Amino acid sequence: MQDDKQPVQTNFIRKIIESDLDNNPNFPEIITRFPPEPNGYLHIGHAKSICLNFGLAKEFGGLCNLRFDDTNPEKENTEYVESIKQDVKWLGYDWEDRLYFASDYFQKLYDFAVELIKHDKAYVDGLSGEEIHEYRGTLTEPGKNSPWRNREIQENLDLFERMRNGEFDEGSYVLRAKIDMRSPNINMRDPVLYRIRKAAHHRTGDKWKIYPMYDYAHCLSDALEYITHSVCTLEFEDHRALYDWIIDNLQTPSRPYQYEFARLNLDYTVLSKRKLISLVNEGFVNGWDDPRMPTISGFRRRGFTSSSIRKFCEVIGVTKNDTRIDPVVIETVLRDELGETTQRRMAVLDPLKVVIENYPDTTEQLEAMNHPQKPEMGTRKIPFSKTVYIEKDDFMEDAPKKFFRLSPGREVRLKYAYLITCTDVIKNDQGEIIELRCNYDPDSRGGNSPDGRKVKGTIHWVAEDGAVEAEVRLFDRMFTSAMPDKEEDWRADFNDDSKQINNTSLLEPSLKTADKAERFQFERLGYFCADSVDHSSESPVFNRIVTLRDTWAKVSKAR
RNA sequence: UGGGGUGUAGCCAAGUGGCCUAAGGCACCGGGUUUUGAUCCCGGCAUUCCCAGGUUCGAAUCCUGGCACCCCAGCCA
Repeated sequence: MQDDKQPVQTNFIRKIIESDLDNNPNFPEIITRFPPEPNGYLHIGHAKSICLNFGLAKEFGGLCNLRFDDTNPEKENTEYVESIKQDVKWLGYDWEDRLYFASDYFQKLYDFAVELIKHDKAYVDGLSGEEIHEYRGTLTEPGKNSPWRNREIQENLDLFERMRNGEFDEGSYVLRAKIDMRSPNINMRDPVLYRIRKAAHHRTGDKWKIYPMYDYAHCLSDALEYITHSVCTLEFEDHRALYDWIIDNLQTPSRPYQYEFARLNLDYTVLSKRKLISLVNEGFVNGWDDPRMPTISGFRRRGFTSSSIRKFCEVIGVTKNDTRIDPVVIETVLRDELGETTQRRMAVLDPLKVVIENYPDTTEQLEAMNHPQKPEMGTRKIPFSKTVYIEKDDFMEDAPKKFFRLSPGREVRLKYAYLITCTDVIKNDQGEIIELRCNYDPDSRGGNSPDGRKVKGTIHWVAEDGAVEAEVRLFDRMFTSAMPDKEEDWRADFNDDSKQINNTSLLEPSLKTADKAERFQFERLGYFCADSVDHSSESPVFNRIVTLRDTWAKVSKAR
């Protein structure tokens, strides 16, 4: 990574690490981990965690592992594993040879459980799921002990082994920690450690009939990997007591500690895996990488850079506050970067024919800068001819004085070409404007005003000669309300106009050779990216990543 | 009503008893430059830190008491 050298804002986790290091000269190498469950695609919320964990490790000269928390075979599969690896890599992070799976630890975890049983810290319960729920008590009432809580150690050992051997049906037995059924923290009321599942696991197949629960597997996996700082989201705060209990009651190779930060909430979208899955399965979007999706693969397909996502994660900060971020924040970060790095091109999305009556029947080549502030990015030739196309929006028959684009009798600059004045408006039988007639000033080649006269408007255009027809996909926010997930029927707020396919676009000839995933700024329109899947030079397909900031649109809407 | 958290501008967020009559970013509002109504530049934007008391020469920072919001009762993670 060559970017990310902006001054970093500190956060409380960074400070905890600094103080750990300051207070203990023998503090081990900092090791963090990113621990997704492979049960879906990664989204922008995961990016925050990835940047935090890998970023912290890098900053303190330590390591960050990629660990799949694959303890629930029914929800997980290798497609998800592969997509997650691809996404983390794309974000610019490297776990080197430290790719781990909780399922790699199943035997060790089993041995630890036997230890707990031997120390009378765990027991096999025969209560049904429903009974366990009843015995647990409520938020305000204590639970009560299971009748099996005082089973003999030897019997527990025997039963647990037989659970593993597949002798019992799912749901008939569980292994529970023996802690305190009256604890005000519900997680400490004899939590289930192991359950019987006869499903095939994506990595261990049908070898195991019992699977560890998250709370049990996670802390021990951390300890086995010598994780120093186990960073997770706020909803696990209540689980920390259990995390510590398990580690403290076993002889583990290391002593990790858990810290929690607030997860990301983005307005106008949803970030829960369940909802994202249903958007895909119910056909609201065209898959996990639909450019409207807040998934990493969606952002990538849309044309976002990984550095903009990293920068975004830095900018929003890490705290314990419940926050919602407006999507304009990530768009601003992206624009800042693309404005610097991207070459300019001309394209007309909604063309209006313009015939320049006093221009000869020839085609000439004009020179255009690839970046207005960076001459070192070079120039290119664009053809100009008697017939050109401009944006329909750039013409108004009865224009207010603040409208300084084209209108009858007014003069504008065709960028890099000539000054033109509209002389006539041609309409069809329905009264729609279908063509404009203009005159040009032959002395204004390149767009310069020969006598220094003020020309307020400069518009983009594409000449008929050499124009490339393209499909351009325009995207908008996926939901019409900022917090769709607050409503019970969140699907009702899905933005049906979130995707528009435009087949009328005309591009300047140089865009014919654009590569898949190549990004440009289309002058005055925004940043666009050749679609990484559907684009080809025979049938170009561009996605609009984000518009330019548009003060005029804001002003005209306000009136 | 039990437990765990959080409250600094429209949105994020520094700040941990005196260089704070509270950084920075986004948004917003002016003004300038401009062959993108873009970019860039300049200026504005919390006498106040959830509220109320208290301690102190001095409080966003300490104490007490409220209030609001978030999370937890899966054999999910």
